[in-house]
Amino acid sequence: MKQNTAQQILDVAQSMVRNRGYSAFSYADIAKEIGIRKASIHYHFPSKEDLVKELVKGYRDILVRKCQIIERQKITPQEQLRKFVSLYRDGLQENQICLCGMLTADFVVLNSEIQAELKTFFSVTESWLSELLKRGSEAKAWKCTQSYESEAKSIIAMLQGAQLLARAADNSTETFDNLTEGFLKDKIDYE
Amino acid sequence: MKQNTAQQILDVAQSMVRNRGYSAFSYADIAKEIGIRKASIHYHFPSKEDLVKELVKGYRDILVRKCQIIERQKITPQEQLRKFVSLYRDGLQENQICLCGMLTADFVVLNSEIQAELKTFFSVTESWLSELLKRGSEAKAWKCTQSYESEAKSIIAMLQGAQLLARAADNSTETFDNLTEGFLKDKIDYE
DNA sequence: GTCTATACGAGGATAGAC
DNA sequence: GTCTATCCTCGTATAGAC
Repeated sequence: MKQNTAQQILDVAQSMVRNRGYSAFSYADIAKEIGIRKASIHYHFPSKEDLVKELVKGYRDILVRKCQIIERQKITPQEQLRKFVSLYRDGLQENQICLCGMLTADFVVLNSEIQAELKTFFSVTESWLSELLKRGSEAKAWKCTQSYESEAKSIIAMLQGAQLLARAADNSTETFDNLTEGFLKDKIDYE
Repeated sequence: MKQNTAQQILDVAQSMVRNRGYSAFSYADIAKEIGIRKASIHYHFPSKEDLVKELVKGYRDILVRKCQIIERQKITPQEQLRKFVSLYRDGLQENQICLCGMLTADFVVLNSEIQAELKTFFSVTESWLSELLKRGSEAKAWKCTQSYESEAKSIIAMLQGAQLLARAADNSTETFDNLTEGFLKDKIDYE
């Protein structure tokens, strides 16, 4: 049950960033939550930017892994797209949006290393989604009117925006579902 | 040329919030920018939350006015939609996204009064866009597959998401245009 | 209305003991 | 690895003079 401190810190920090953003969480907050002292966090992550950089890296790795799992499942492209969309659903009920979506809002506040990590995150996501769109298109699951890359970018933009709008609604998950359902119906020949 | 201090404060603050978010700007920043002291800002806006609340209200009023102007122009629904979309383009090159999009990322950090103002902002925007979609639909300018309200929400989500992704790109305006062009082509029978 | 002065806590970070 | 102690700066906010 007991995991190492560094990972605990990362977990709590991720949750806080996704919840409040970069500037509104502190080492003191994390320390209190875990039950250690601020100085201990500095031992594992010397600066706040070190911590957040690791956060983004880890988040990206996990997303890649989740995408691989979807990719390997023997299901239709439609179902794969649906599963991809539902990745953006997790955490929403706890007011957590995509870590990288949130940090992109804070983009100008972050150092260039973190900015680069964020760009990589979106680039990786877009590539994966492009491939899925291509597979689905070749399998006649749907038709893409623009390039796969453009369509992928649009879908990601829609997902990020849906997460954002969902926050401002009382029923975040429901709002998110409504928004994405509509677009899935348009995009894929769903059902 | 010289405008009153309260308005100057609002202008600078708006720019800063749209740039950095709620938690990453301070009265000291504004004071330095305008060339007054922090205490003077507190005279006009006792607390930071008072200031931001006024910010949202003013932003909403201006948006409503801009929409009215679009509405009254004797142009096709397609052109009106296009003009609406281009409202979200302004400020992008200075790394400024929609004030309310940014504050929605900071949603959980804000008090309930500001949260309510944000909800009103989106509600007002959605209503206006719904009406436009309805007019366009009746004029056979386009077809809506879902309810006007749902379509309106989707478009706004897309716009907010496009603004967000544009930030993380080196060429923000171009990225925004690509994203929105694609969707305009899908949505309306554009050219 | 704007200023100086100031209170007070929070935030990020480091030194050094254990 | 984690702690205590501490530094120093910044952020929000107020009191009171001009």
